[in-house]
Amino acid sequence: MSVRHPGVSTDDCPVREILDRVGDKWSVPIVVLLGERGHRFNELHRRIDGISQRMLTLTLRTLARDGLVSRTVHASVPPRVDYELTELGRTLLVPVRALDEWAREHRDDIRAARQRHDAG
Amino acid sequence: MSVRHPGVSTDDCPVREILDRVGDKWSVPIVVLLGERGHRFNELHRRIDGISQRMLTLTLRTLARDGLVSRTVHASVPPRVDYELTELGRTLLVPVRALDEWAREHRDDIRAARQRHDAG
DNA sequence: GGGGTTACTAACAATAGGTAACCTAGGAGC
DNA sequence: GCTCCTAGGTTACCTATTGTTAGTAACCCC
Repeated sequence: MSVRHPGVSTDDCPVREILDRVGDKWSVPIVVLLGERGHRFNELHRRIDGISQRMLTLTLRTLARDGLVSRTVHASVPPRVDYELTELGRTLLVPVRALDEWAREHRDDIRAARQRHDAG
Repeated sequence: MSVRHPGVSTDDCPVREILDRVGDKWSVPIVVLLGERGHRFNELHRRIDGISQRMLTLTLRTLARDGLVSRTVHASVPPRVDYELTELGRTLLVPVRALDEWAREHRDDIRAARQRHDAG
């Protein structure tokens, strides 16, 4: 814990705080789809390959808690719940898309590096 | 698995692939410090608050496998190992910094939203 | 009463991450 | 000659978190 070399603690590293929220398995796919347009629960469930109902519930709940997603219940029958990005959620879309673009550009580089590594 | 509504599967979502690598607890702090300059093993160990030797080893190993970090062993006594970002690793710094900037700008919004949520 | 919609819970499995002890090799102290 | 120190790990073991499957509830339409 040097003072001259200030280190990276969780407290003074906001990006870690964000990745703790958004770096989980499902937040980014949800945010990306909601960035496209609002979705209903089962609509998300159908479009996100492999997600379980439980994880969709939990992840939407966390995103709503953090003010990134809004949840609107319509008192209709059958019940209907719409999820959308909030203003804050839409701003998050910008760096997420930057990461997405990087990923698309460099996924082959990473795969190649991994193969070189595993072979050599 | 609708065909008309192409969903987000892990296969066609490169950003998920990246977050599976880099969304863990320690990769980003390491990449950020190495973006500053090259570091030796124990230098990283000292500057990253709370990381264990084991996790530092494991994370550096994965980053090296994916071609993001280079590892140079000097055959001296005591041994000396330098870690640096590769060219690929330096390009990753760009979107990571975008996320970092977002995090710094909006951490208060998220904290406020969470408090509102937990209170209400 | 069967089925679609939204959601919750319990029970369980897999993974991530932490702790602590040990290894290597040479040099210093004694 | 023996012990301890250092840098950079490895190994074994344990727990906490994450995620899965499956089952249930409630609601109302047909």
